[in-house]
Amino acid sequence: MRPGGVRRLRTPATAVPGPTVSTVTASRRDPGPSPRGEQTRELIVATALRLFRERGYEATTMRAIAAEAQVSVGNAYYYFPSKQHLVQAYYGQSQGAHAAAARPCLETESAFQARLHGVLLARVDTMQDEKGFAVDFFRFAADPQSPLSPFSKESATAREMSIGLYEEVVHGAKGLKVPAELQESLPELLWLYQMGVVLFWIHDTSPASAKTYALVERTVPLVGKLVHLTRYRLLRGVLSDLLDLLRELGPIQGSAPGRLTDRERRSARSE
Amino acid sequence: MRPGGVRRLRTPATAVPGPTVSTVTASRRDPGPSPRGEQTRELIVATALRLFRERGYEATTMRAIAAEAQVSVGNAYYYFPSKQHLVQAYYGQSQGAHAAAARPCLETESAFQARLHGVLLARVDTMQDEKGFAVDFFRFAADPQSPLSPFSKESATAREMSIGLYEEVVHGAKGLKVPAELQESLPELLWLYQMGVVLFWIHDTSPASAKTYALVERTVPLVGKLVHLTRYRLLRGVLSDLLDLLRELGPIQGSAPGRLTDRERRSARSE
DNA sequence: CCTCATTGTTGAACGCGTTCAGATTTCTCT
DNA sequence: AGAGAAATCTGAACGCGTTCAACAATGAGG
Repeated sequence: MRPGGVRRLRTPATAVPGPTVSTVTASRRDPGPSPRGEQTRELIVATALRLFRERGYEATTMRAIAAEAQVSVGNAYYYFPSKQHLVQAYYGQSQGAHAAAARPCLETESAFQARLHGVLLARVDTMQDEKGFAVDFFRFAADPQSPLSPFSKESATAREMSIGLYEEVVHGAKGLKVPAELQESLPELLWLYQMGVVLFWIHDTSPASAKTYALVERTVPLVGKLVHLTRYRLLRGVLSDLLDLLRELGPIQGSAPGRLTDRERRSARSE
Repeated sequence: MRPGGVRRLRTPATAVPGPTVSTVTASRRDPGPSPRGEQTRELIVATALRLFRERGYEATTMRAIAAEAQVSVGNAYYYFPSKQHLVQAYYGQSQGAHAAAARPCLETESAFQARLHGVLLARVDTMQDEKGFAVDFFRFAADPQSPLSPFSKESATAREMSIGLYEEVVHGAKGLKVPAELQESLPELLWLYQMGVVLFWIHDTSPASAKTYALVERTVPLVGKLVHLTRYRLLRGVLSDLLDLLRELGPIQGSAPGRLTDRERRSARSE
């Protein structure tokens, strides 16, 4: 019966001054989050990610996260509608790590296949670095009902960044000649190919994910060949069929809601 | 403080007599389940499936299942290690429904593409009949950590029955000529193709799963063409690469355990 | 008829993710 | 400064899946 009670010092005397100058109402009424809330939000997400890494996803309870961050459980739920939403931050980190790991290859290699190989390998490597805990996360990604699905609205920016890498793969490839109609869709197709590899990876229980690496080594040349073959008549028919299909299907999700779960109905209001 | 207490009548006077004659210790010491336990087991699973259909998976609580079956919660857990395991019964049913729905096509059609189309369509149709509740189940199938994964040991028989359908598709197809090396693997490849369609379906939120049907209509001819093209030189290289890969990768799961979840560790003992 | 091991069954209890009514702090405007 | 609104924060409580120690029914062997 003493809600509130003693609080931790939010900004102790040693805190970084930064833009503390005046209540920065600067630009026209900023609809963005106040710096105070943002601070708590980041504290919570940082704590959560640390504990996830230390103990694994399931073994990390919301109570533990709250306690470690010196915050109440309810407060965590004020910023994140569910435990899964805390994982989205990991998504961003992982995406960034992939982009960084792919950078060297994109700046040195010029052949299409080598570029594809480097970028895809970077993806697997960065996931593999934290395997056993990253699986828990990409597992959610395979769940269509999860907000973490790569096709969901929430994942839009991460998805576009990821596809962007494959745009670089294609556009930076010297001597790559593909039919005009394919040119545009190729990055997205390659991204789908990556999704397939990731899907394989989360199912792959071989030591050190050896089979996933084998899959990459074997399929990259295969994809390379196929892309090369698209310049011949024989495959053109199949190719146009495939591209037509892609155009027709468009985004898989987003058309009709289907049956919503209780959770989705609840989350829907936070839009 | 009255465990046991009043029980329901297990076999009322009107019960089917059947082989009630003597305690049927018939054949040499039968290690199988006693008929008594089997009766309860089936009561529970039937009740569960009924409630799942009526209310959906998440809305059906273990307490409700137990209450409806006039059994204690603990008793349900005596027969099924988890709520998810109750779903495996649905798997069997669904698999049977698919096989039955595919039968007419397999007995009338003779062209490869028509047979493939019929069987695949039968799969989507039977799922679609209970969409919105079937998604919940096939969702688990996409989860590698779930015992319901189609690659898991528990799902082995269902998987083999499913692949069997595609063996029928191939072997019963008149005039189908494929390279010898492909002949053997084709059914499994087609099954993987079906898995892809199912994966698409659980993500598909378009009305009446229209996009999944479009996917089937568009990709079946495409697969047909590709299979046909394997007789030409141009694709032979790609084909052998693909088949080599399949052989090399073998079963995705089963090699090394990876990091087990608490639940898996618990379930492991029940083997 | 009486053990007694096996099988079946019970319901309270545990820990979890999540919710909620209300308290406190911060911001805004006068 | 002060009042009111908005943002932030609290922890008890809820319902869930699951576990567990204990108890009852069953049936084989004496």
